Amino acid sequence: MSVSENQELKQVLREHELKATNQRIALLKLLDATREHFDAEEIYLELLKKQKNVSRATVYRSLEALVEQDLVTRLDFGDGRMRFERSKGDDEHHDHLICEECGKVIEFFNLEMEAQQLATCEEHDFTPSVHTMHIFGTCSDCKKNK
Amino acid sequence: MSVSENQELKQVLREHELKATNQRIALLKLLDATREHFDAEEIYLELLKKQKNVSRATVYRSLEALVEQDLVTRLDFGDGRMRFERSKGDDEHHDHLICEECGKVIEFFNLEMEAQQLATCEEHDFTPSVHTMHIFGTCSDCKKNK
DNA sequence: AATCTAAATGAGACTTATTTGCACTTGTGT
DNA sequence: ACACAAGTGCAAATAAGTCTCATTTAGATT
Repeated sequence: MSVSENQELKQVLREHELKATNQRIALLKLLDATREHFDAEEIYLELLKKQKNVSRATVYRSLEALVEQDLVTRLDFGDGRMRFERSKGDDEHHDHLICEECGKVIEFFNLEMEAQQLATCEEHDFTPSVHTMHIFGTCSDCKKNK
Repeated sequence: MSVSENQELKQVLREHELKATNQRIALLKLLDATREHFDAEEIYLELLKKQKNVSRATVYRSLEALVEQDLVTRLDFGDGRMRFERSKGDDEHHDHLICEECGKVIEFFNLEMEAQQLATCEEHDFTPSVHTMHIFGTCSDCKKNK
């Protein structure tokens, strides 16, 4: 099954005119497996751990290429480094609640909010590509522990 | 009038338990004057231009203190550096449309969107402090020039 | 007005995240 | 199997922001 997953990822990469290198396959596999919000360094270390040979430069360059092809999404939680997650389809789009105490990130989706965003764009004759909505604050767990 | 503006800013700083130094006054005055979204380096260079003696360290430290006191707001447009603007009252809160072609930033406010944000927070028992809503895309001017 | 002291500043070294130059390697079309 | 552009690794280079420490200053105190 891991073999066929590899084949699948190779296919995906080729469809996006990217060479299907071991490094890129491993990177995508990692993001697929965990669905977490990794930063570049974490991805680098994880791949090293899995005995994959990669360099930081390759991680950064691969992420750039994958983001460009919209296979990976870049997230900015405002703490000075970028995070990445495997891109979700439109139907899986979500925004983020970010706890300032514990750093936890809660994903949410609100249809009405999305509708208002489109309405706002139309008002300004603005054609949207992507958006980010981050709400910072305190999560319920952290409120309890006080 | 500039004199009384200085006095006013001194007053504001003192009310927030911050020493009213020339550097801080000049910084606030700059942000008040332009209402632009400066980054730290731009602020530093502007102040130098105006013959004010400042160091980068002071710009960063002052901004930190002013943000803490909510006199200045930190903006993150996801391009790897922070911007700052003079804080607006709750009634002046706004979000941003950011043009990926020309970098222009359009401010907007949408009451329904704000309401949905609060609703979402309640759903998750999450207490919000601040939020950022950034919509990236192409502005009307840039669409014309194509 | 002179004095005091904690807070603030300047200069530059340092850190962290990311990018780049370049020689070497590897997918992939032929 | 071959050729070559695309991709990679390494180390050096940037970029943004932070930190240290000696010096200065705002504002309280006499």
